[in-house]
Amino acid sequence: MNIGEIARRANVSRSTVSYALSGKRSVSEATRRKIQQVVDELGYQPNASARALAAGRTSTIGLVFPPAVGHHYTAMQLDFIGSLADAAAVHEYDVLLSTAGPDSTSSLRRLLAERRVDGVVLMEVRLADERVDQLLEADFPFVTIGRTAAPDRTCWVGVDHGALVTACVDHLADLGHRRIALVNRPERLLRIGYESAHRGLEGFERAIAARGLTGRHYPCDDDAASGQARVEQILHDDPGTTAIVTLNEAALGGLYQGLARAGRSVPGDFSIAGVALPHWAQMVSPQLTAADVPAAELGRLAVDLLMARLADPAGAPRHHLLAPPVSLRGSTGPVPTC
Amino acid sequence: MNIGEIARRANVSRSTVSYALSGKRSVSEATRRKIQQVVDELGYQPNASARALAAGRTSTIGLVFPPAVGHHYTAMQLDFIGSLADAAAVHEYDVLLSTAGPDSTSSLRRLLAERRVDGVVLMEVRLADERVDQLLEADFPFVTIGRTAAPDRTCWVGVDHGALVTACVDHLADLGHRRIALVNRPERLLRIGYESAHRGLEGFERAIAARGLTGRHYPCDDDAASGQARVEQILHDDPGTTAIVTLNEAALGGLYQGLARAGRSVPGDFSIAGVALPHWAQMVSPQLTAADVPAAELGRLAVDLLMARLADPAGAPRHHLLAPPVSLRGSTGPVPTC
DNA sequence: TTGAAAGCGCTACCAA
DNA sequence: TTGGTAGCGCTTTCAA
Repeated sequence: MNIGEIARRANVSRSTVSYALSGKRSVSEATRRKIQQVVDELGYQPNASARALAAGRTSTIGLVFPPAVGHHYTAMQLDFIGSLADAAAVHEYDVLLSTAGPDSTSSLRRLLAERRVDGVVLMEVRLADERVDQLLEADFPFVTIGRTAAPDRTCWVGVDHGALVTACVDHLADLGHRRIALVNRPERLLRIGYESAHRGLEGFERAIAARGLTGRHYPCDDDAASGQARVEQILHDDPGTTAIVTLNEAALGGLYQGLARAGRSVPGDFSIAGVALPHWAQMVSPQLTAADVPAAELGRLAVDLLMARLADPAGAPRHHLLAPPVSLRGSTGPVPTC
Repeated sequence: MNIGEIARRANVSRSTVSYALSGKRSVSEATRRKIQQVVDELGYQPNASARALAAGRTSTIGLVFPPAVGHHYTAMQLDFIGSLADAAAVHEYDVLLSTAGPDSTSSLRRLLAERRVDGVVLMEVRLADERVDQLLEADFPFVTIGRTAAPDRTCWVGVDHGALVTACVDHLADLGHRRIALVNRPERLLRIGYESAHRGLEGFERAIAARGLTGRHYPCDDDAASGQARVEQILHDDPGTTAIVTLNEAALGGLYQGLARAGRSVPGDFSIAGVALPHWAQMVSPQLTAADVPAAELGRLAVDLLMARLADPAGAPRHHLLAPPVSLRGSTGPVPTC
């Protein structure tokens, strides 16, 4: 069934059917109703490929996220993906997944060259990101999740990891903690300029300096065993450490397990705070005091920005920087007095 | 740039370019090389919409997953989605997201009618699922994750939740536990015939009967607070309960917290086992003894089955039922002797 | 081994 | 207010 079939049954031309459905030209109420009736009867929906070819737009946005090489996806990413799909649906857009990592630019290149999507949302951005350069050069509409080193030139939505880590450190300092360790994302991600890891570290150093504290920085692989090993190392390097701030949700269980093994109870002897999905923060016992990452809101905002960009490709780049508050749960307490 | 441009620059016809690229007709080595050179030079990729329209296939598979119930997804779902995208890419297919739940069949109907995808992967299936009926009726190729009540009629890949729960109960029974509670997914999901919750419950009842144990069943909402409340209720209903088996990964943290609050230590006084992603099982302390859900393998197998279906739509439906072993971690131990 | 041309199903322009 | 029709960029049949 196609538009010709509808036109025949409604005794009108194909163009009239097209206009009746799109509303781009006024159609008399009588014919519009007649057409609608036939359409409903047959359950007709315009073929998406034909429509895309003729109209020059696909009504699809590409979601580019890195393949899970070695490391797993994070809970935050899934909530984000779900909310993105929902938000896109509101605008009658679909979402096409692409697992192009920052390394495999060829996959992104294909996505653009084949014109499968009208615009792109780029996850897991780096401070210097080839994919961003590629999109800018191709003059292709896109929004990044996170900021590159030159944030003014592009559209993005992001969480202010620097501010969040600062807030965590301040919270701990207020509780009397003086020697604090930051458990970051893996060394490898820092080396390649992973945005959240870098900005989190900056915020840590800023807060440590501002409050006159002693801070140590520990990259950590994304798994429980590494978290446990890092705790051992932290307590070995400075047994006087009384608190950890973490950006690494995958290692979180390991941190708790390492502390338990070292005989430190949380929050009596030792405090932990971090940045995590609320859902994730509630998995550990005691629940983690954390800045709650608003994954769903990020998805919605990303779609909003991309839609604005598609409507006005020449407009000034817009951004949203979110800094959710720290939710106090059970993992932080006053520094032990002994 | 389009195929005509390539043809002009290579001094051949458009059809020759098409055949040279697809390999569906032999092309002399000389012209093939000439064409390839021009293609490489310009970075030409055929327009996906035009190709889909002409060829009658989109090279895209639809991934239908429900909108976030209670605003979040499970970790298992994300790993699955990622692996699906990767597996599809191997076959040169892209993945289009659709958040059509079992309730909103109209969204699925649109996906099919618009012919945006060649086939569909359906997540979160119910024993009786309208979407399955709809796909069968439309004679549209699809694979479900999980089995309906009539599993022989369709293609599916699934985890044998019944066998996994049975294995957990057997493990606990071997450790001497006699009074065991099952913490299931939410009541609401059971009521609508959610497959994994039902099959898990069946396996539980089977194992309890076979081993002559006392078993109680507790549906539980997908959050920590509900998990904590369920533990209270379990210990209130039967203080002699010494072990829990759970299918509810979101409530897992709450189960631990409830036990701690009740003064039961794991695994000394009380054991927990369950079905979870390895990654997730390692978040709690002690780490959860659990049947490891092979999310990535499920994704790969789903794509394999769908590809087979697309190649031979009339072939007999194939299935894969996975029953991963229970990984012993720290959350189960012998029943307390006092 | 190659080319010409007829679609695929739509949109949107030009006429009426 | 409507109809006719020329594309959109590709695939594939038919002819050479």
